[in-house]
Amino acid sequence: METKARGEKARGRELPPLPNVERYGRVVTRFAPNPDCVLHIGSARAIVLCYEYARMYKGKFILRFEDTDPRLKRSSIEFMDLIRKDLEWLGCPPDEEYIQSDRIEIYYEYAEKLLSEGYAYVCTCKPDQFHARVMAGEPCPCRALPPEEHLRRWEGMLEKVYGEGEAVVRIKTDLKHPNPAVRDWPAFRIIDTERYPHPRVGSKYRVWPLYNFACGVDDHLMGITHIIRGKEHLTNQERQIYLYRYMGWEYPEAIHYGRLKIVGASLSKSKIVRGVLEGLYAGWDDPRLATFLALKRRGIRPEAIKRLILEIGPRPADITISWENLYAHNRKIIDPIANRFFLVWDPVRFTVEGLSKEFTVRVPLHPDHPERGGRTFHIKPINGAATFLISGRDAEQLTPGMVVRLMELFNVEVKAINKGHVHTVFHSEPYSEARRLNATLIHWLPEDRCIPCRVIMPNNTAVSGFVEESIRIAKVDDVVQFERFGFARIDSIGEEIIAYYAHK
RNA sequence: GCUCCGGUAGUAUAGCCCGGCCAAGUAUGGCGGCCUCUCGAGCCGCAGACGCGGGUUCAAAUCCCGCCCGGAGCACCA
Repeated sequence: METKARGEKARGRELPPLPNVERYGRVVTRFAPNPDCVLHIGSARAIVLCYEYARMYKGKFILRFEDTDPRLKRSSIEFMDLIRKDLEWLGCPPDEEYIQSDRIEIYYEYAEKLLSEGYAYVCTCKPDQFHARVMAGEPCPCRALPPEEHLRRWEGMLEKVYGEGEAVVRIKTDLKHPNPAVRDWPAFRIIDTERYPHPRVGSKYRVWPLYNFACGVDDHLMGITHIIRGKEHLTNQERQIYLYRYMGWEYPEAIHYGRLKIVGASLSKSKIVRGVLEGLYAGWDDPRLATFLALKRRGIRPEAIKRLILEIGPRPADITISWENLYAHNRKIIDPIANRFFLVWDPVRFTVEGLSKEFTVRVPLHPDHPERGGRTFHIKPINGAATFLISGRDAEQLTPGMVVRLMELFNVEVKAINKGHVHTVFHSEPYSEARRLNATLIHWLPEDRCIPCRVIMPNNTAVSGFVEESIRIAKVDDVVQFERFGFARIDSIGEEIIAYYAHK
């Protein structure tokens, strides 16, 4: 019992079993994004669940780009590349990849089959007229026409007899279906690709499949056994089931998880894209965003996201996760590896007098791993005095007469605070004395041995200050802990150190 | 409005299908203490939840009905 609890804690929660796995030879899952934005934490649920389930059953995980809308939800090659990198970073690389714009002719084949068998028809009604009829549960005039006529109209769609919006292929369903949304849904429409060329195939095709058709056909053709997607697709399943019935296919198992939100972040792809394009955000990795690129830049490890998603699981309830949920997982991962450094922000000068010798102290890079080595500070007083920098927040707490300890160094008594310059006098050296006096512990930097540093916070504001010279042993991408400040990822090292704040 | 899906502590999750061992477990966050030369980590403890109302039953978080609340879909988007 106890060991089980411990094991779960270390490895994370186990996913509930997938339904009816024994009915399929091999579990196949897929992640099917429209490449019209980079990926964000909201996509993580689909990705991690699909990937982990595939792995759990030694199955296959497919990446399928659904780029079938050259006009409204334009995809781009840039996003396809970014998405591949996102998946790689997340640790969920696909076993196979497909792009729907390569498969248009496959969809045409099935369209023609359905048309000739009377399961689909080409509708030339005006959208509002069709809508009125369908709401009333009545067929439109096109529906009862013979298959030959529909095949001819289909040719017309392909051959530019019809213009954009003048004809659409519909799949016959049940005109009395309680949910009007599933009645005779559209499967293909015409897009003027001369005006709106597709980023990959240009104006090669003018008849494009809609989501339910392309997705439905592909899920079957690719042998998807378990569809894991958001429950906004619940009615799409109802629609696609008609297609499967006509084709004699068996609909895969489908799991619909609830909507995921994270407090304070917009997961709307269109808002993210617009914000970046308009310059509201610095880029796809702007720290205010919840994109994988932003999380990566802030030092959030992909494993933390994975654990969070595994913990959340596939249940259908809508949830709003708190950033703390993510941070807690991340902290467990980075705390043992992050080296410690002193960062002094909003610096205030701090002079100590009455020093009768030089001091050399070695502070461990990690308090729990002394074997990792330390950082060395030399304090060489001039005329018995030395000047340090401490954080403004700490300086504010000081009052004359107080004894404070400069961590790992010595204890001083505050004498005066003039114009933001703290004057103190040496009190004693041993740590035990600080404890006895219950002195506050503050961190510090020798004034003449420090490097300018800027920490970009999650709200994109910057905290400025100085960091100790030994930060130079850190490399870009390292996650460090600025003591009494928080964890941050080193973003660049130059005249100034730039870091991105992760969390406390 | 119509159709569908949900509702367990601040957040997340277990339990619900197969009623009792659930006066509801876990994680995180909060609070307190211990430890520690970080406001980190670790350890110990405390507080904190079954949306509401009926019903069935010896027994309901679990089954039934009604209500309330939240979300999604209702595109020639995905």
